[in-house]
Amino acid sequence: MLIIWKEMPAFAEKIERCANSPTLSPLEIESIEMFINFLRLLGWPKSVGEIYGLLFVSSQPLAMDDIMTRTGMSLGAASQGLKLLREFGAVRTVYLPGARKDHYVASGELSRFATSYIEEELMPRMRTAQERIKRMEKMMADLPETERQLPAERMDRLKYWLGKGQKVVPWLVRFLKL
Amino acid sequence: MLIIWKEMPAFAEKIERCANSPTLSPLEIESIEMFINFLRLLGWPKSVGEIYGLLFVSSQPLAMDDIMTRTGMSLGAASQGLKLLREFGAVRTVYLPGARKDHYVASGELSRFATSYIEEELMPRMRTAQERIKRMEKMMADLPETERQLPAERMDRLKYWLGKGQKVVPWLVRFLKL
DNA sequence: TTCACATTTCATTTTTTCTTGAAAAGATTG
DNA sequence: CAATCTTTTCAAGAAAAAATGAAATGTGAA
Repeated sequence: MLIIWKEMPAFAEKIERCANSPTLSPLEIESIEMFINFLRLLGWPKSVGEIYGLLFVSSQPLAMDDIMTRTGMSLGAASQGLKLLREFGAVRTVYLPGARKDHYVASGELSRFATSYIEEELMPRMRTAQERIKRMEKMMADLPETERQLPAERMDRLKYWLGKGQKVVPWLVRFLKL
Repeated sequence: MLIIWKEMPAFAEKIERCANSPTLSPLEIESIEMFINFLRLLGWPKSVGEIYGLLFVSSQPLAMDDIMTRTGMSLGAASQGLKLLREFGAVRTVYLPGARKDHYVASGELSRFATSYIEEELMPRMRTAQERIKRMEKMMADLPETERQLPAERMDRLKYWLGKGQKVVPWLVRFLKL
């Protein structure tokens, strides 16, 4: 019995794309899975992990086209993923004489993933938090003693902790960049 | 003109819940927003940030009921969020003579968020990655020299970097726990 | 033990995020 | 500069994640 359900078209598409693409080697699959897992930590979509994982174990530079065919992802996903990876310096284009398409290689500098996460996600939030804390302390000043004490203690701990974080982060970044 | 669209019921529900709940003070809103932003970094849902943010600036222990009413979140979200926060040690129940409901306070130990993230998300992935790398190196041994060299170099960098990460992480955790 | 209240669970709904692919924009060649 | 190939963009669709609330389970008082 053939079951047809409303998601069929998309599913069939995917099957088709995979079917007429060369299969991925076990090595490539291992690499892709590894980077999908790692990059998920940074909140990056699966497709980005797929691209980087494939490039990571590739001995040749790959064109967007190759990436699409091998992984079975769509044009848009490949384009956007490569753009993102390029922006983060995790991937770069290489000059290939006579080639019209852009060709990509994985940059070996893995620290970029960590440092860009720290600098672009963690640090800004810490700064925002510090501004919030200032505002909150002003508001808390108006509260009666009984309502103020406990939250104020927690606030002090948070301030202490944030300060510590801001001190350790630059050190951490330097360490990772070594 | 009254516009009715299919999402109306859920929206109306929310409006209603908010309408018959005491409004949040600016202080509470500031706290909630701060923790929503922080906890998003750890991949935690908004509702968890709401709960912790509210408890953080509360001078009294709050019951699940209070949390639902004040934030306008559902029973299920409150229950699940509290369970999660309890498991991570970010929140604890206090004994309140004569009270039947559980009452919660925010633990001041903010480092728990960071350390649990490191220990439960980052570390396991690093370990998995190291196992993968071992398997990948075996597979790569079979490749011809030309196909092996570049990926092997990247692999070495990854190993180096992972090793560094695993060295710095325990140190970092100790520092944060201080 | 029963009853009333409190909490958890989980199938369903809602929201958010990611992916798709057609169309637009940008390049390159002859 | 027309024709063709490549890449980007973005509206729409699919998938994943989170929230909801009713039912099940747990808990304590009488």
